[in-house]
Amino acid sequence: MKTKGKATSFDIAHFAGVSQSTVSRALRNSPLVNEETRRKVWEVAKKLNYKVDKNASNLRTQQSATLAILLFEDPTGDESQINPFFLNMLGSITRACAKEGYDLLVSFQSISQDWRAEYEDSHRADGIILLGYGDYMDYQSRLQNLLAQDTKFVCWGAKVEGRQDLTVSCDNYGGGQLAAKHLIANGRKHCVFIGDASEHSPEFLTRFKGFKDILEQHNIPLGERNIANAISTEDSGYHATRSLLANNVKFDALFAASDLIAIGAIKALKEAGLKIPEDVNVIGFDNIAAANYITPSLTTIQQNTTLAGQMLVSNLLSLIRGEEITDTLLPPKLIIRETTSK
Amino acid sequence: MKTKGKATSFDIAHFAGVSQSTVSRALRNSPLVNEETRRKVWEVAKKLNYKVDKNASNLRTQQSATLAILLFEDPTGDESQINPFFLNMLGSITRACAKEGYDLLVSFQSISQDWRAEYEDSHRADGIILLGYGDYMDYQSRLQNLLAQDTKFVCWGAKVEGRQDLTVSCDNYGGGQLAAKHLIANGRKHCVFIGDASEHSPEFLTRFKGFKDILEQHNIPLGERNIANAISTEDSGYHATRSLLANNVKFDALFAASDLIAIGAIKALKEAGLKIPEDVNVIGFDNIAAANYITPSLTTIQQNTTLAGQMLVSNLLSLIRGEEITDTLLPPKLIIRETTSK
DNA sequence: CTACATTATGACACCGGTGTCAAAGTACAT
DNA sequence: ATGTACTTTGACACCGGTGTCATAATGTAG
Repeated sequence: MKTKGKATSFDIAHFAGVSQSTVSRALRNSPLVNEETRRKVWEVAKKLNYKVDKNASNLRTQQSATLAILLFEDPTGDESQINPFFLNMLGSITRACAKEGYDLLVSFQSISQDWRAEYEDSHRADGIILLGYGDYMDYQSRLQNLLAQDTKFVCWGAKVEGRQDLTVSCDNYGGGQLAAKHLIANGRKHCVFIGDASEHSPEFLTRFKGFKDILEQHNIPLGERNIANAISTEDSGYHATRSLLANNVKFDALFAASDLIAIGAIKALKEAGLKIPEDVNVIGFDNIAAANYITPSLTTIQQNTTLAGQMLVSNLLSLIRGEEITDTLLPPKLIIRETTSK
Repeated sequence: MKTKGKATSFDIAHFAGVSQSTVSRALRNSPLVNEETRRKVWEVAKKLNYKVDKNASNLRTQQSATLAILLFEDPTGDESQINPFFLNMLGSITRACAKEGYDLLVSFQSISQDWRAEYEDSHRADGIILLGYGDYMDYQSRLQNLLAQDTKFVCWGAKVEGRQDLTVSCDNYGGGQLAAKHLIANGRKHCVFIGDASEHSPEFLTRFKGFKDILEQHNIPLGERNIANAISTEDSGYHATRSLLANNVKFDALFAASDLIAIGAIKALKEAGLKIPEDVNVIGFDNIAAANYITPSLTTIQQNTTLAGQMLVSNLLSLIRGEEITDTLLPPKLIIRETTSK
């Protein structure tokens, strides 16, 4: 009993002595087929190592039990590593998909380049998850295309006014507030923010706003001089912090827009001979693994990536099923560690 | 100019006033079609937001420009996180695929459960990458299935005698040797190994063998009492180390089969009041990000995940093209940090 | 014994592309 | 005008399944 190349349902039909239609039904456990026939078919199928051809099946049924994720390269040109936060997200989305019985198609996109995969994948996947800090300016027109096609998709990240897409994100504003409240409770009076507080990084901007608003309620101003621009890398955080120090900006608390930035900042502060947390409190954002291992361990605002992955997947599936859904805002959580306490 | 649902090549044909065959040719820039016709077709296609249906196209051509990765859950039942080393591998494989113009289909598999995706994906992907510590015992029969189907696949991990599959792996034996040599150079006399040194974890076993062989060449025995079993988690490393200490095993050097184990070990050693590196040298394996951030920072044997990802992908592609290829052994690298030096 | 469900199966169109082949159209040489 | 070559196009089978419909086989009520 052999076939040239991979076995097809016709091969099974031949060896089982039934029609191809019956094979198809039997393998999907249709109630229409006789118990004995079913057993026979399964037996032959197993013997031939048969598996349905998903291409054929998807083509016919017009659905794929697959979700696609478009992962946008973060701004740094660094070839080696993906931002650990997104890597975690990728991991949790993978898990969430598996749990729902869906496969995941990963496409890696350079932000600048043409979205090769965008709706190109629209037939291979039932829906798309967009993940990455984006220069969201640029997204706009492309998202329009997706919407026009009525492709099902959800975005991770800050909600931007006027955009019609469905998002799942951390409550970045609330996270910024948490950070500010904690620092104020610690009696800190002079704060700095490190990160890109512009509309190019909606997440960072929102964190900044929450942070700033609480500080101002407590009469702690956050002026131009107290903000240092940085992208989400350790290096960038290091240099931003050094430039603050070089400019003689006085501060006893530092809020970094991400943990990577915070880690770079800690390095710069240590080098400058400053004691953490005594001289300077430091808070990051994300709660990546390294935050727990660094010395002193980093107080941070946790984004629950496990939950985020689950919500992205479940919202997308709801959308595909045609259910009404709304944006999801996940609660951030303050994780207190050594950079803000003894 | 509109279509109900997604546009097909027939829609284009209709609006462009040519046959569907010509549309298909024009869109793939076949030299057989007239320049003017081609332009016309492309124009209509763009206007209709048309994209080829990959299912149909793959079905016909029997190839997909897609690779699949089967990621096996690591032994721990921990729901939350994927082992950071594998997450890195996933990241680098994603990047490598993108570079080669391939998409990546990620399937998450629980080792115990039926490989749902196994060769089921064989039609959706041109080849498969198997990634995970496996209970390789169990693999055996399944790999046979893959081989029988002449599915193209490569495995990450230790080569096991008698297995016919193609592997890419780190030179675990050499890595174990590096660790031993370094400890000996540091004047250490009493070593312990933490990890599963059985054929259930071929990688760990190989690391152990390299380690042990060098030690024995220098007349440093490594007996039963100096080995503590552990799976690759921080927790497991912590408890294994505590049990060594509880058993009054004397040692001045500790080689952990993975960084996660090493991190757990460091915690246990610190708690016991031991000084690192003075009282005990510690070496891990993998060089995950945390190794650099922990205090004292962890000396480790680096596995080059970037290169590993590239090799897995390029070997698989070679295999698909029918080229002769052999197993690949990647050189490990000793990264010296504070746990073995001042 | 006829009438009418009920169950199990096969024949066949279809999903949306790709590849092959025949044929129409044009060019140029004889 | 005839023959040969080349370019461009359309018709059609095909990839491997799924869904619909017709039909055969069996049961069973009247």
